[in-house]
Amino acid sequence: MKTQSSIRRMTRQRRLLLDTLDRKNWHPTADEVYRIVKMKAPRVSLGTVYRNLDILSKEGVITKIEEAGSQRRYDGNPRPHYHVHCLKCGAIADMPDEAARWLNIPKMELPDFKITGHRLIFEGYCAHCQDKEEMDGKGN
Amino acid sequence: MKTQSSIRRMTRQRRLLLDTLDRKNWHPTADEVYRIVKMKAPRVSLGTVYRNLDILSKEGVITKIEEAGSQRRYDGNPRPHYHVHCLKCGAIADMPDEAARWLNIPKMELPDFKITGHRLIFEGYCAHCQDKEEMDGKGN
DNA sequence: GTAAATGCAAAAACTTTGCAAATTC
DNA sequence: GAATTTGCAAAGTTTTTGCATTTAC
Repeated sequence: MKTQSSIRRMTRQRRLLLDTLDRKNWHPTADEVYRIVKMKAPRVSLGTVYRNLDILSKEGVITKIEEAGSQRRYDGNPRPHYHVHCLKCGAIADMPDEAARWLNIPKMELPDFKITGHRLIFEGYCAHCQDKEEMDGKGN
Repeated sequence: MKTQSSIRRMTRQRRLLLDTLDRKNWHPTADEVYRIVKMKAPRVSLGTVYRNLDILSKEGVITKIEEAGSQRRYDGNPRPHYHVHCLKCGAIADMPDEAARWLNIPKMELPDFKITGHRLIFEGYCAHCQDKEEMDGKGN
């Protein structure tokens, strides 16, 4: 069902980009990926990074995360899983499978909408931002 | 717990903006709100619309929807509810309470993350885009 | 009268794209 | 060798911001 046609050539840049994303619980923005790939391929361009992130997520090799606020993030893990999202700094983390496996979201039916899946995002504050809260007195 | 300090004055623009959002199952982008407010207040600026959407959502009077892909949407209904999201056109619709009320997402605990809530988005295709699919042969 | 809010315009932030040159298979 | 991919730079989109002026209370 999934077109596997776009990945034709494993360029150095593509390889580095995939390596970058191949890390647990890591959900970088395009710019973060760019900066890391750049260390080994200094002349890489942001455009190339965006193009590859787009191609790879269309292929289903990686996942594009749209729920993180204004800036898009990417996830090297294409298999369905849930995320937690820090409301203060925007960070995304994986919800451990063990914690969420038993969640059983039922199949929903709607008259005018064909539902094909769902996303569940837990919100709150990461360790780092919790600490800051204590000093700030609840900044917004 | 919620600072109620920013809404100091009910300006004409603010009133019109709130009226615009006061409609069921309507999740406009800032630009859509702008165009509508503009009909009655032709000199309103997009900046004002953005500023008000921001203030009002911080007040908890409306909701900022971050899950709709690249463009942010807003919801006049501040009470927690679930959304459905069209993968083709980006539209957002409300999941009817009756359909989702019995969903019982348990309280989650994580070691390094303080979870305060969750968002659940059902994905699929709206009536309009389902029709288009049939003609297109599964566009992307 | 005064603080808050607006309009305008410029800038910031993020993402996409055209095209000639380079690279992969 | 041919088609894909890249780098570069320019442009597109969405959102934010500074500041003088206007407005609500």
